[in-house]
Amino acid sequence: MKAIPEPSLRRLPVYLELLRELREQGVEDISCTQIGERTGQDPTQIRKDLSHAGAVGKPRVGFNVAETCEQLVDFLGWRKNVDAFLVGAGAMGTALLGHELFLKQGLNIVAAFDIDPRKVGSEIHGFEIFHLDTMNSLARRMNIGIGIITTPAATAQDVADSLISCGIRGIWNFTPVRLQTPGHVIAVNAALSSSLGVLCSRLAMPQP
Amino acid sequence: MKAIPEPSLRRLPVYLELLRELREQGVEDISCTQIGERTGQDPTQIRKDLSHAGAVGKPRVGFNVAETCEQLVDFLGWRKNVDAFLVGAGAMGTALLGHELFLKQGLNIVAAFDIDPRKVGSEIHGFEIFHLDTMNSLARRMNIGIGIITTPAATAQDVADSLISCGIRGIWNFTPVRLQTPGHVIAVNAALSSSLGVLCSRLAMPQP
DNA sequence: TAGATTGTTAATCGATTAACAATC
DNA sequence: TAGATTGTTAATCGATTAACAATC
Repeated sequence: MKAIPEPSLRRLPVYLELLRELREQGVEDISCTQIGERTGQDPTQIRKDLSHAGAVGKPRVGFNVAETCEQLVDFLGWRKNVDAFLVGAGAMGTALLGHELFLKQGLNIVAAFDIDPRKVGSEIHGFEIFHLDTMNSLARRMNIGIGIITTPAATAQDVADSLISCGIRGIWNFTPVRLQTPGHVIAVNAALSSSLGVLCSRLAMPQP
Repeated sequence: MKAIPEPSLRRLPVYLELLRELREQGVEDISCTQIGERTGQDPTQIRKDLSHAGAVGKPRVGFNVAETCEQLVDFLGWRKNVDAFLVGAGAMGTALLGHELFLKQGLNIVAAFDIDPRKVGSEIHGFEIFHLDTMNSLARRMNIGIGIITTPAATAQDVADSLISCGIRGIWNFTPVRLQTPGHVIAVNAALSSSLGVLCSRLAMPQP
């Protein structure tokens, strides 16, 4: 089986969001054409994306909404929530701690860290903020899969190194830095500045 | 001149971040090979990306750091900050209000809105939260270019419609919904769930 | 000058789109 | 059955990579 192309992978959460909504509305089946109307994607592409993810439809009927949801949740690795540490309790870190939506997206933040003495010991959205120095010993008793970096860019690589020594296997990086990681650790950038760049540069372009 | 490919456009903010850092360190020139070492991109691709953005280098010397920064800032439309309204003062909205980094990225949030009576009238990171109903009349006296949507997914389209009637030209959408907009309004998704999906599904894959 | 690096043209690779047979 | 929709194979399109001449 060929690996799924990354653009394809990035579209799956969009389909899943729609399908979950339809499921709540009690819709049983949906065709790719209809998904396309609601997500702005080409129906053929949707069919290919879903097929990459292992979803199967029925000719003349379409895709079963509930089944396809389950299949996408599995494929995205969102079935069992992965425990995560968050480092950097600034504005962005605070937001993520309060973003209960991640529970639907495979992520379970279990602890947050900072080095600012004004933050350490305080509580944000129900999470106590620990000092970064205590991270390693805390990690020992847990099974932490993902590290989330919401520190200033300058310290991102150091934080990544600490997280890796804690045994995490994936990093979700909110800084614009490209992190150096060993081969077994996967780093993905949230790339907020990239999407903001796309928006601003399009606005700055002479209107077509 | 051919339009810049979107993947290329998304990489520019990454280069800019690095170049700004180098400029602070007093570095005068840098070659694409060196940029590649620091960002993980192929040097040839960097050369092409920079050329798309209108940056020019000198053979045997490389690209002037300061000049290239300025060129990228211009190309990305980050020279003059665009005034923005933010709708939805939940966890994510609160984060963005506190994320002073956007001032370096062309964005100037001028007001924030919500409908929750517990939030309206309060102050978050120095921004007073207004009721959504007052948005239209406030917009009249201002020149708002961008609307940021950090509401629950279910209300995203309604909010988008309101923002459009305020005369904004671009939407930065933090919900997983695909927004319907008229042709002259550009909508870009921050797509947090997409990057989280990429990370989780890679973690779930059998290790290569 | 010699040599490193750019800028650009051509070749490759991969993703998207189109076409169509299979099937419920 | 007839017809809508899937699944898949082939064709197209566009982005990435390689090759190399231009140039400081």
